[in-house]
Amino acid sequence: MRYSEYFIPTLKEEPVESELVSHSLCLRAGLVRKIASGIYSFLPLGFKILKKIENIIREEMNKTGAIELLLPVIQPSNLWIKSERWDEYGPEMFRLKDRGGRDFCLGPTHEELVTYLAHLDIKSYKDLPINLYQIQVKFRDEIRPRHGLLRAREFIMKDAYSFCENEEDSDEIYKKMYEAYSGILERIGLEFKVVEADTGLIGGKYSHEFMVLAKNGEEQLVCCPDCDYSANFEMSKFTYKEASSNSGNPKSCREIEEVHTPSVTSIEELVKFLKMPVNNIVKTILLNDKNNKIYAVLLSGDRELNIGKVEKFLNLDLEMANDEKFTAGLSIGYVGPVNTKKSIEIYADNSIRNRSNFVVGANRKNYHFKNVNYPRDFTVKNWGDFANPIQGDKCINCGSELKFEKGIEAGHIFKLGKKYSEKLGARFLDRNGKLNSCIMGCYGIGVSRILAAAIEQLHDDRGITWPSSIAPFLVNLITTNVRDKQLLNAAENVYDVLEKMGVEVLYDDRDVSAGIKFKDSDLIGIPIRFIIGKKFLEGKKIDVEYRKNCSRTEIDIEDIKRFIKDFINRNNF
RNA sequence: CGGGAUGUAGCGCAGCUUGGUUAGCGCGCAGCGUUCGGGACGCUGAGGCCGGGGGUUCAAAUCCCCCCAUCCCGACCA
Repeated sequence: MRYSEYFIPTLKEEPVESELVSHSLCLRAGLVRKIASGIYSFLPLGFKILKKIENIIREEMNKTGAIELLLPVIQPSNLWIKSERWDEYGPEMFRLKDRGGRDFCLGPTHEELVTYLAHLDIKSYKDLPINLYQIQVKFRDEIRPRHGLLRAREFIMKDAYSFCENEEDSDEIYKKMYEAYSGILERIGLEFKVVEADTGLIGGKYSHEFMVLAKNGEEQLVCCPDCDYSANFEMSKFTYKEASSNSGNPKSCREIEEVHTPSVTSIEELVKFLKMPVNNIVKTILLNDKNNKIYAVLLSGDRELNIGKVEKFLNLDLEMANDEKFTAGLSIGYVGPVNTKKSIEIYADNSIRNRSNFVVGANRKNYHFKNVNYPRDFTVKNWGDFANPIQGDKCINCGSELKFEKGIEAGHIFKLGKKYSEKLGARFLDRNGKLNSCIMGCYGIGVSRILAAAIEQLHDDRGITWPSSIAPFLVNLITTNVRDKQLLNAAENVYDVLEKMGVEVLYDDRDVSAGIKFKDSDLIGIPIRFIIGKKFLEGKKIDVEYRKNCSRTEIDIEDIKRFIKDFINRNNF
C-alpha cells in the first residue's frame, strides 16, 4: 500500500478528551474517530487490525470445532420476555419499536437468539454437542462509556454458545474454550492472566475471565508469583497475613477503658488521635437486608469489607446501611460491638481473630473503647472471611505473598447450565427417548477491546508497538526523499519486491520531510522499518529498524527477501 | 444516576474577570519557492451561526436563565 494513496489521518497533538494512552493513541494513529460518546468509526488502519484479530479468533475457534454463523442485531422483545431479561436488562439495553409499535432491541448479547435457534432445530442427542459462534457488533447503553474502545456502547465481540446433552460434554467444551482463549491471546502476543470470576447478569454456574495485563487496567487482580493462582480482586481467596506484633497475647487482656475521641470518626483520624497502628483498631460496618434487618461486621482497621462475601455467607442481598431509617439512634462513626442492640447480629472477619486489647466504637457519640477483647466484651454470631486482600496476604495454595496487578477484561467464559434452554425450550430427545433441556455454555471475547488492550499493554512514549500478529502492516518502507530519483527508484523496486512476496508493506512515498515519516511510523507502530536514504546512496544499504526495541541493523538491498523470510520464520506465522 | 469540569476553525488553545472596531494564536490544510535521516523555512491563501435557545443591553464569545453535548471520579460489563 502506498501511503500517499491510503488514508491514515494521524494527529500530532494529543486530543484532550482522552485520558488513557490507548485511547489517545487510537485517535492519534488514525485508527478510530469518535462519532458520539462510546461510538466509534473504524478508519482503514483500525479496521485492518480488527480484521486481523478477528481472523486469529476465527482460526482458533474453528480449530476447536466451533461453527460460525451470524445472528441478527435487531431482536424481538418476545424472546427476551421469555428469558425474563426484557425487564432485568434495564436501561442498558437499546430499545426500539417497529412501525407497528412492536418492541425490539439492539442485541446486547445473543443467548436468547441462539437458544431460540436451538429450540427450532436441535431435536436429538445426535445433534449434540454443538458450539455456535459469531463475530458481531453488540450494543450496550453503558452507564458510563469510558476510555474509547475499552468501554464502548457499540463494540465488536466474538460470542459462542455451546449446547450439550450432559455435563461432561459441556465441561469438555468449556475446557476447549478456555484453551482456545488462552491460545488466542498467546498468538496475538499479549501478557494475560486467567481469573475465576463472578457470573453477573448472564448468570450461570462458574466462569473465568481472561485479563490482559496493563498498568491502567480497570480490573484489580490478585496473582500468586509462585503458583498459577490468580483471581479477580473481589473473588479472591487468600490467607491473612500474620497479625503484627502489637496485637498482644490473649492472656494479657487489659481492663476495658472508654476514651474521649471528639469528632474522630474515621480510621485515619483515630490512628492519628490515639497514636496507634491501624490494625489495632477494629471497625464495625453496618449492613441491612431487604427486610431492614441490620447486621454488623467487624474487621481489622486496615481492611476493606467485601459485601459480596458477606452476602454469600448469609445468602442474602445486603447493602451498606446508609439510610437514616437504619442509622437513627446509632452513633455513626462510633459504632462498636460492645453493648450493641440485641436485634443486630454481629459477624466477625477472621482478620481480628487473634487480636486483643483493640479499639472499637463505644456506641456513644465522641467515645471509643480501648482494650476490648473477645469473647470477654462482646459476642459474635459467626466468624468468616469478609475482607478484600491487602498487601502481605498469602496465596491460599502455596503460601507465597500475593501480588496485585491490573488488567483489562478481554474475554469471559461461562457455564450456563439450563437457565436459558429451559426458559426458551431448547430441548432434545436423549438416548432413552426422554425430553431434556440442553446444557449450555457461553463464551465471549471482545474484538475491539483487544485492539485497545493491546495498545494499552504494548506502547512506548513514541507510539504503538504492534506485535506482528495483528500489526496492520509488517513493513513500513520509507524513502527519505522522493525527489531524489535514485532513492525513489530504489524504493519503488523494494516496494515491488515486497509486494510480489506477498508481504504487507506500507510504502511511505509522500513528499514530506523524513522526520514526519519517522514520527508517523513510530506512532502507527509497524514492526519493521526499511529506510532507503543516505546509506543507500553510500553503499546500496538499507537501514532496518525494529519498532519494538528500537534496535537497528543494516542490510544489503539484495538481501531483502532473505531477511523477510528469516523474520517470518523466527516469528512463525 | 450522583459528584467535578469543559464546549471559540480539522486539532490544541487565548480572549470572557471589567460587554464596545473586521474574534485571535500555534499546528494542520491549499498554492509557490528554498530545504530533505527525527514533526524544516519564507511568502500567499482558504477555513468560525464563539455548542443551541431565550433574556438583559444602544451593543453579548463576554452578563443572566434554560437546554444539549463531551470528558473525568463512583455502582455495571467483552
